Amino acid sequence: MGSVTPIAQLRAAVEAASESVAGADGRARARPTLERPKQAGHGDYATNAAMLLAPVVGAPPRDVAERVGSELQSLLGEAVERVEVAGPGFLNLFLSHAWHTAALAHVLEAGTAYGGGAAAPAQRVNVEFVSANPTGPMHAGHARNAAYGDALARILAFRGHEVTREFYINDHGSQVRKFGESIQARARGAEPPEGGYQADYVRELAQALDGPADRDVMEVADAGLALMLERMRATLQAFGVEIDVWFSERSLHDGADPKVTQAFARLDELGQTYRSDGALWLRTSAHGDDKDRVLERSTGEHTYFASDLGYMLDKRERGFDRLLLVLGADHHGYVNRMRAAFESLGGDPEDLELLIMQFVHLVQRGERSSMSKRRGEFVSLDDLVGEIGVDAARWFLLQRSHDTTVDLDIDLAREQSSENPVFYVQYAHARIASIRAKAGAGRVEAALAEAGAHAGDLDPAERTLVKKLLAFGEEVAEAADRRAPHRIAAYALELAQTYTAFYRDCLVVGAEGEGVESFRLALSVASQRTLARSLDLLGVGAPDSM
RNA sequence: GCCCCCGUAGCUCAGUGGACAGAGCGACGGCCUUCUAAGCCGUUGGUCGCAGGUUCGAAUCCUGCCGGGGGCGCCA
Repeated sequence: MGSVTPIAQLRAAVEAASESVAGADGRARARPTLERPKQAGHGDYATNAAMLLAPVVGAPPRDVAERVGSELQSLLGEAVERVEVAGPGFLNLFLSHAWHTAALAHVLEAGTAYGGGAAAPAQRVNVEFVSANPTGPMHAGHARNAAYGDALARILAFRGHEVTREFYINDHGSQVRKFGESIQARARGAEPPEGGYQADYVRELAQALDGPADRDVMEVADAGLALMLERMRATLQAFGVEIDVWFSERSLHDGADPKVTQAFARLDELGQTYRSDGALWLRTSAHGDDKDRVLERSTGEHTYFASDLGYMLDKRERGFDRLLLVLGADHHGYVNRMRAAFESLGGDPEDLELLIMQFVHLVQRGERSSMSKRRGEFVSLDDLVGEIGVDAARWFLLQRSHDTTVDLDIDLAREQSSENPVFYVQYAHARIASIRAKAGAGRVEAALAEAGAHAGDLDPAERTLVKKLLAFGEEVAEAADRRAPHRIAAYALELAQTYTAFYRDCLVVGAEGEGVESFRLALSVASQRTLARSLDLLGVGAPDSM
């Protein structure tokens, strides 16, 4: 069971009541909301259906509300205690004891799958993220990109989509040679060449590699890239990120019939390219870009953009329904040309989503430091994790919307107290584990079987907690559909607060009254599972003890 | 000049048409014979940048302006 959620049932009832008052046509024209009112006196749920139907029916909103309300009352039967008309025509639903206990039973029956698996239609989604340049270490900006891309992938997968996590390796082009030259120069005790890589890690690479002073430059470059990539893989893994496909840019240029060449041929067929000044241009301006872009220089060399075309062609041929690209803030100038590139290859603009991450500022002792490489102040992803741990790093990077800049307070993130939100949420989870241990596994199992037997009046904290648990499915849907993992973080914090209020007001183990202890144990188990799932979707741990 | 993001409480930010705008931090004041005090409660605090418009209803949608950040190579 569990296919129809208690919320979905309420929605269906609102739809049916609307139809019976305004007809099928009227119902179709209104899309009523069903929301949890902020104010307690406004019931468990409220709908604006009557206000939307009023102009269709041609009657005052409150009159329509009376009619819809009485329909709702008879449709919902014993699930509802009363329906009130309020304000300009809101309908406030006050739900019964039976509805609340049945709702908890629904949550429990769904088990650990609760809240997921409902995407319609399910899509094959490619999420490309991080794609850090392998010629340098990853910094805190990449950490945000990694945390976001990974959490998004987790959420989309939980929602029921088929997800591939992909990392694009920039292992082609003149920068690779420069990288090799820089390592070699350091190995020989010299300065890197003009435009080369100056930073300390290059010196360290020169020592770690086998005899770079005397080998071929490209061999040195490749060995350097391989080592850097291996380190990135390890860093990401430690950060909780597993990449499914490591895609080499160079591979797009290799072989008898390189993908880039195939892309050129395809674009030519579609009439998207032309020759001018000896170069091959793509008509990106025909698809919203400021100007056309070069694919092949007059020298015969391919531009970086040529690789992008080959890469997109490859992704399209792999059959994804959606391509998501998680890009750093410094790449937003590429959005238009990437879109244009995708459309040039015949893609539907809706199937490519470019998600731009805004910057991260680290704040320590009230001082803000930037991630700017230019100023040489950037903190590596490894440093950040070493400083505050994976859980805090991921939480703090994920709790804000991706399109707003983040101030990451290092001191707060390290705080092992309730002032630190990630700690607070984990603590609530651990607290439930402690309660379960006190009750004993056998007692908990029995409680789950008789969760609906609560015979007394429900405490307001119990009612509130049931409704907070019910909201999880919609939160997951919103987080997935709007590419917004931060909603899960906000939800997790609210659920932890709601559980904590329940814990304060309602004794669990040893509670008096028929079925009360069982109900509260079951409610605790459902809360624990949902907290654990929320944290997992963010890639944050859910410890049983702290 | 053109383009993108942002402007909501002292600070960092939620809130993509509904009822008195929310959270965390900060500040101030309380709470340990009680399932984790690594905790809990309360108080404080806002012309939702500004001006128009659409709507029964706007932080939310539209237009203009102001302020902050970023991007605009036949580099990768």
